[in-house]
Amino acid sequence: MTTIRTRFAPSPTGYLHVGGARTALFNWLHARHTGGCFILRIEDTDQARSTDASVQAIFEALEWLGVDWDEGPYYQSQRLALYNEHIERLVADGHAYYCTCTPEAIEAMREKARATGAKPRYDGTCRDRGLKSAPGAVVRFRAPYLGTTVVADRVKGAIVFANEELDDFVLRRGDGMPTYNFAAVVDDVTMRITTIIRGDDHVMNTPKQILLYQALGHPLPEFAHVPMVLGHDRTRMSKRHGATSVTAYRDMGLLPDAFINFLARLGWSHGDQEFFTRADLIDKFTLERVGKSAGVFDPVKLTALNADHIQATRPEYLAPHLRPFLAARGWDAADDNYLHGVIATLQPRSKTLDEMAQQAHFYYTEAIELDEKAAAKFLKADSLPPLQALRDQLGELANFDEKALEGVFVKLMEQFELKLGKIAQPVRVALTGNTVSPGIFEIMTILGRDRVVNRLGRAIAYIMNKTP
RNA sequence: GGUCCCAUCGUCUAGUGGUUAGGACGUCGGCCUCUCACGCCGGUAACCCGGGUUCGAAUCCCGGUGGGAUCACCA
Repeated sequence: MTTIRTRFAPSPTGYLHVGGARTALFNWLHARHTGGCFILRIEDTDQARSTDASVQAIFEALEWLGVDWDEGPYYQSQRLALYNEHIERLVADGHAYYCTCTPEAIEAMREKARATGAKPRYDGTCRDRGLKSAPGAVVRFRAPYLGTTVVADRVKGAIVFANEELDDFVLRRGDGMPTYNFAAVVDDVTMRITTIIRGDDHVMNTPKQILLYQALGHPLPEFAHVPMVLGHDRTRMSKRHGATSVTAYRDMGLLPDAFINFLARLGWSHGDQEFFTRADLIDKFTLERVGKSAGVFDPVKLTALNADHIQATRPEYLAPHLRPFLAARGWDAADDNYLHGVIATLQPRSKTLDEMAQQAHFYYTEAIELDEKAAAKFLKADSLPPLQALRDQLGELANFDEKALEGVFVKLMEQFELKLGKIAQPVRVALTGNTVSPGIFEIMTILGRDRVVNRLGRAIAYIMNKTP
């Protein structure tokens, strides 16, 4: 049994977008699931559009996703000699030929064809001229006029193409660079790729590539064309649909595992299961379960899934992911124990890490900013006695833990004949500056006695100051 | 326009001839409760249309319609 070899072959002409990430993920999952090999290849034959910054951006995004490769990265720009060898073979075998038609001439014949309602294709002017290599000459493939080429797709089934739809496409440009279809085939052949998993938008290229495999005398790999990722209006995702770059989601506070889970579930399913850990995905992913129809990228569902992952992840694993968001706000989260406590209280109420950091403000800011409405409603004269009593009793507490705190509050409730809510809200405002927060006993134990007493004192002063 | 692909709640999907068409997100109620969440309970909402095949079609076939992809010396 031959081992599975898959590859992700992005062109470095921008950041890694959501669709590309999913293609990478499916290739990676298929390799990991089968114990195969995942290869990264950079398709940088377009001199004008490829940039090193894009290459770095792709690495960065893949690293964040945790999609690691076993071989590569290979760069097509460094494999020119290899392509040229294959070109020469093809020309020698009669499968390809030199062509000196100018781009203008090609455009003219296309124009003419369109005018008469015919297919805009190369008319074969140089096909049988037996031209030799010349500066600026391109190399074209001698495509068959007759017959059909069928793609046996792992997800779409058999797709039949009439060869007359194809024309003598260019294999090597005038500047000596190979074109995509040619370079991809040579690479997939030499890298011994067994399974080509890629976006739906490549199906039309597949018959051309199959013809090349045949001309080169190589057996075909398996093809699996996965459906596209659409924007909310069901068209191909683009900037106007919101964030499309993978790193944008990292910066929004998504967990890589949640993002991967979401991407996988978009177009792939395993019964009714929605939540998958990374190991789950590797264990359960199969090409057979990939759907045929395109799916809309729904950021709301992504966020909901992220919330699930945040809840399911232990604080110590969340901490490193959260730290950058805390740091961005200028907060020092060096104390691990403290941070883990903070995270535990925020986990059930944060959909993203950014949200979590935002909600952590009172844990890391001593100068609490009182919300005007909250203060007006709860820091009033009538809440002064319980607050004072609470502050005094906290000082005498032997163990500053949730259980003891609860006891203090129960006593306070009896003493002042108040429901817990009547006492808790003023305390909450005193401690956090707002009316919304995790439970007050949790908050108090994490904050610790000193900070709590301090903030209580400030709230008391605030009330006394306001009401003469 | 040619070629190719696709079609189940608003969205992601389960479903492979017989189901009250299931789950999730969203949304709407309710419960829980120290606030907000979480959680729990319940409601809402779908088989694109038309023909066949069959005792019986969301499921199979054909035709429409709709959407998408692609038609380069880009990848």
